[in-house]
Amino acid sequence: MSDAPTAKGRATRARIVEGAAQVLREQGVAVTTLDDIRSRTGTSKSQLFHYFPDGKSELLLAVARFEADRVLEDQQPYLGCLDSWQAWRQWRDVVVERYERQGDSCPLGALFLQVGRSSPGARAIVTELMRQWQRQLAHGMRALQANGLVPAALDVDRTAAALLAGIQGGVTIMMSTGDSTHLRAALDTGIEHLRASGAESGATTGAEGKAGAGPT
Amino acid sequence: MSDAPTAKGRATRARIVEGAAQVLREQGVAVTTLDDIRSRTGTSKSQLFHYFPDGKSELLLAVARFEADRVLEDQQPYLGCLDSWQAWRQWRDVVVERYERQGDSCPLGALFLQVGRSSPGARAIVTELMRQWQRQLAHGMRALQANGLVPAALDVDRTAAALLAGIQGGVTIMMSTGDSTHLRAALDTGIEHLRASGAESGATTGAEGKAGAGPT
DNA sequence: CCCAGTCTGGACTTGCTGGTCCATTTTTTG
DNA sequence: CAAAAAATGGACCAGCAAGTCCAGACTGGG
Repeated sequence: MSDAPTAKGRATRARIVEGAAQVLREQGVAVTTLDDIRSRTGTSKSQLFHYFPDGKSELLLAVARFEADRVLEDQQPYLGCLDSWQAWRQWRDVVVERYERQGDSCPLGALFLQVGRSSPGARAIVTELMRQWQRQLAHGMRALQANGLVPAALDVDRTAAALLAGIQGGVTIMMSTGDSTHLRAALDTGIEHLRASGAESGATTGAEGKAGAGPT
Repeated sequence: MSDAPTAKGRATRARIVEGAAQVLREQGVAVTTLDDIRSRTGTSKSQLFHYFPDGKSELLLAVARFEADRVLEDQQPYLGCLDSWQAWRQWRDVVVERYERQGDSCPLGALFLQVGRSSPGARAIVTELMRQWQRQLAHGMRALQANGLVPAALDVDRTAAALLAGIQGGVTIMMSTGDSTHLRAALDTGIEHLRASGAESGATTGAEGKAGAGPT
């Protein structure tokens, strides 16, 4: 991947990717040209093709990877330790805040649409991101189970999948409408479903409601 | 909008839109040219610009409208009368089936990405679609409330928003991964949440579980 | 200091695609 | 039937953006 022989080379390559990511966020993939990226990053055509021999598609793929990495990073450290209701709430806030700030640009989505299903690379990036994301959500739910805040009977994987879908859809809708209502609704309802599942099965403590609102 | 003076004209226009929709589904927006559409629909360049004076963007917008209309139509008649658990289940099946058949192409999403936030028209189409969709879901939930299957205390609008987000996200993820697990999870969890909400508030019958699986 | 490999600059080519234009045919209408 | 309006065919144009190429400038090791 980043087999740049020289430190300078590696730096330039990184500069290109970061700059390209910026431009793509601002203008959208469809209308961004190599010249836009070139001028933004202060590089020449030959450099672009030096570091990305396969041209634009390869560059876009690199940017996609870059963006995909950011997604989970931006949710840390909260996403990493969802073991209390408070932690879930904090994570929720971070997600909402992150995407509201991002506004109506969906770097990864757009990138994926552009590079398209044709490229196995793009698909792999997104698939991997989703898997990791869902895994961390599921992990958090299991932590709740371990703490007795959620009944062990809960189908963690399915619930995590649903929550992830809700987030994705919320972001999608926000991109279209500029309104984050759906994202919030998805997150809140998802977490609420977790809480309610305790009442539903009725097997566990029955005190999750209070315990959740309170301490770690 | 469709102010074509002649019947023949209207037919041609419709043929163009439908053909374009097909091509766009097959190849994706990014790589589809006017010539592709031209050859598919058996029309000439002048016709394209005769019926869509503003060129490609106007044509894409028309296709977006066309696709948006299909979305809700394809869910009928189920989406229209979600007044029993059985109806909800049938609707769920139709949605899953529809999107699984559609596979990894998301006409509207792609179209929207292409025409982009720049165009107020595109945004309006998507926004309107979402509103209608959510409205029908909310309407269905209220019907459940009226039948005493769901407590009146339920925040219908927020729950509908969350469910819609889940669907959108499920479709998005399916597009990327080719797997409909998330879509199913979102739908099932969403409906389950509706059911569980009865137990949660504990105010109503308490028999929804059985009643749901059963009649009507 | 020199040489090999790396990095950089930027002019140039090339293919394609959206869009224009006008001539011709078909349809409508009075 | 004739004239006007609509519909159609397809050649043509212009611009743009991806990709090529080669010359020249660094850099680091011997």
